[in-house]
Parts: sequence; C-alpha cells; structure tokens
Amino acid sequence: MPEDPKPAVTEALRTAILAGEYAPRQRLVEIDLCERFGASRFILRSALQELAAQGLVEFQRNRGARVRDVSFAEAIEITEVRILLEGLLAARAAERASKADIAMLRKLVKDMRAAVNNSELLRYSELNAQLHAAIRDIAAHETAARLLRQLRDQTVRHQFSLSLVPGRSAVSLPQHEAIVAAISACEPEQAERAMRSHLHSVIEAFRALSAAATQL
Amino acid sequence: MPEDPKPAVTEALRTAILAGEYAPRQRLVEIDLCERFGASRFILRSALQELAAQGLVEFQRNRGARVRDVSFAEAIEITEVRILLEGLLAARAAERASKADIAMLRKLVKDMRAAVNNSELLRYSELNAQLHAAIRDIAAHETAARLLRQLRDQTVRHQFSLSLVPGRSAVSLPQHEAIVAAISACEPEQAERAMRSHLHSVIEAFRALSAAATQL
DNA sequence: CACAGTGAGATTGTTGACAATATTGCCGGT
DNA sequence: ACCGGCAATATTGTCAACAATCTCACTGTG
Repeated sequence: MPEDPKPAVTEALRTAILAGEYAPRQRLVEIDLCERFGASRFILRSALQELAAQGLVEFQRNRGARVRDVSFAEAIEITEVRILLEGLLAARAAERASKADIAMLRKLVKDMRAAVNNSELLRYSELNAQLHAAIRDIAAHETAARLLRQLRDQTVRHQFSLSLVPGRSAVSLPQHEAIVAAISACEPEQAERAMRSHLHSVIEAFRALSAAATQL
Repeated sequence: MPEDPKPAVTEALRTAILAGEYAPRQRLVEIDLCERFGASRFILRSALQELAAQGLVEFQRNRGARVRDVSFAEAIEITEVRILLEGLLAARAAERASKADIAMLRKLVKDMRAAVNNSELLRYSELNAQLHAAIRDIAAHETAARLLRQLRDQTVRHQFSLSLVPGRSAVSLPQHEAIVAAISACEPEQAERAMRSHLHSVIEAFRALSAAATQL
C-alpha cells in the first residue's frame, strides 16, 4: 500500500511557507527542500508548481522558485475580493444555519470575548480563523470556499502583522458578534452587510499599517 | 536559443480543451498528447498539472488526467461568484474609464447590435467576450481578473450552449448596453447593478437549460 | 451459461542522469 | 584599487528508462 507522497509534501511545504519559515522572495532551492521533506526532486517540483498556481510561490525561468512577495497594495486588492466572497458566504450561512450551527457560532464568539478579556492574542487569532471557517462550512459554497482559501493563504503574513496591532481585537470582536447575531436571526442581508463592514475595517487597518511602514 | 516549451504547450492544450476538442470526462492519454503537441511527457505532465490547478482537468491516482466535468449546479455556483467579481470590475471601470475607453466600449456594443440584427451568433459571442475583457482591463484589478479567468474557463462549455439558445442575444444585448451606459456616465453603483442583473439573467438561463436537460 | 481468477497489454508514477543556464569568485589590465 | 571578462560551481530544465498500477479479454470451473 504505497503512500501518495505528492499531496503530503505539498501540504507540508505550504504549511512551512505560511508559518513564515521561508521569507518572501527567498529562493526555494529544490535540493534543500528534497532533503527536508524526504522527497525526490520530481515530487518537489510538482508541489512547487501547485503552490505557484495558487499564488504562494513564483517561478523565474532558469532561476527556480521563490516565495512570492505580496505587497500591501495587493493585500488590499485581495481583501476587496474577500469582502465580496465572505459576504456571500455570510448571507448563505444566514439562510442555511441549523440550531446546532448557531450554537457553535455563539460558543466561538463567547470564547473570542474571553480571549480578548484575557489578552490572549494568539488564541483570539486562532478562534477568528475557526469562526470564518465555520461560516464557510455552513454556507456550503464550494467555489467561493476554494477561492477564499487561496486568497487567505496569500495574505496570511499581513493578517499576522495585523493581529499584533494593539487594540485590533477590541475593534474586530464586536464586528464578529454582529455577524453571528445576524446569522442567528436568519437575516441574510444584514449578515452580508456586517461581514462587509468587518472586512472594510481590515482594509482600513492595512492602509494604516502601510502608511506607517512607508514612514520608516 | 532554445524555446520555452512549457507555457506554449500549456496554452495550446488549454485552447484545445476550451474549444471542446476533448469532451468532459474524456481521458487525456499522455502519449497521445505528446504526439499531437510535439512535446515530451515531462512537459505534458507539467502542463496538465497547471491546468489541474486551474480546475480545467482533474487527476485520479494511477488513472491519469481527465477533462473536468463542470455540472450545471457548479456552473451556477461559479456564476454567483462571477456576479460579485464582474460587478466590482464594472464599478471600478466606471470610476476609471477614460474618454478613449468609453469610445471603445461604445463601439463594441454598436458592433454587438449589428451582429444581433444580422443574426451572427458567433460574432456576437466573440464581441461579448471582448466587451467583458475590455471592462476587466479598464478596471485594472489584477486579483479579480485572475480569478475571473479561471472561472470563465471552467464554464466556457456552458456559456457556449447558452449562446445557442434562440433569442438569448436579444435578451443580453440591452443589458450590455445598460452596463456601458452606466460606465460612460461614471456611475459606479449603477454599473455594478447593471452587471449584476445581467449575470443574474445568465443564472436564470442556466436554470432553464438545466431543467430542460433533465426532462430528456 | 455465469463468474471469479489470471495474465498480457496499456498507462501512469517515479527515479536518476544529463544538458542548459545562472551565479560566484578569480585574475589580469588599466 | 577598480573594473571587465573568464572559468568553476551551483542550480534548474529536460529526457529516457524503469517500476507500479490499472484495464480488459481470456479461461477454466461450478
């Protein structure tokens, strides 16, 4: 029963890049990756190509693969699209959520509030991801979910620096509460609006970060 | 000075699939494709993997690649997302269009009207694609444009069967005229609304086609 | 006659080696 | 000391052969 190495290696490499173990614009030397992941160059190359198609790495002819560097400007573009997609998911979730789904969402925001009160930034960030994932699952929109995953992976570095901004969670917590309230009340339009204004505030935060960075 | 075969082969294969030369669920035997495109198996495989990442073909372990079959239900999901993305592009185009851009758009709809009057279905379909591409270029939103291309490629077969529906162009022509009018008037919200209702009618047409097909 | 087992042929998955290209460090001229 | 060219090395791009797996017709048995 031989394993299926390619998806496993692809996932491992994706995780490593998302964890920041390889910096943007850093060259990904195939031999080194082979050693690290215990795979042949062919498998590695396949994995790199898949990640390239998803926008996580980029190829330069005869110069191999690098981690793609997503600029602030591009992160804003990506978030503009996320507004639309996550808005759609929120609306559909409001139409489809079962009692059990709603209970789960409420538990998540409750935990988020607790995390904020205890200043557990990392836990808050984790719960935040879980909440968005839960909404995505409830909405059951395969196409939107797939695209969102791509976009989210590309901006994970920026998401991270955002979560470190002091007071950021205090801003986003009530927004998440509003989203869950609208979904629980089965109000699609309101859920969509709440999600949109939430991500709009993310864009504003990006702009502020970008301005601060260029001042240095 | 050796050429760069991989992108060329990828494009050729994509074009062939989009042109319907390979039917959905048809197996893509690597040797045959090698012969047709004059490339080695390695290059072919790379091309197939890239197209797989873009959702045009799918792999089954030890059974190779097939043309991916996009169901009506999935085509509707995809169009739901297209509504959002193309709506965004229409709004941005309305904000950014220059005089020359507007002149080009107007020429396109004028040609479309002529094509409808002369019952040139193929030409109308071609101009339709050009119009959407022009709006995309004016909007200058790289992220949305990239995603849209993927989605469009996946539904090209359904788009085609739609264009054969009698009277379809008579429905969509005034919608296109409304979109261009809103962009020319620099009215982003109105342009977005016009584009959305246009694609809503596409979904309705899909639903009608789907119902007709299941009746057989 | 139906059906499970089997084996040949076809097709894909993987590997290692080779060729093409870029990168780096060295050397000589000015 | 500085700069441009050149050789050595490192890295990627490509290929052809091999191994693993699936497909399918054939065969022998109940």
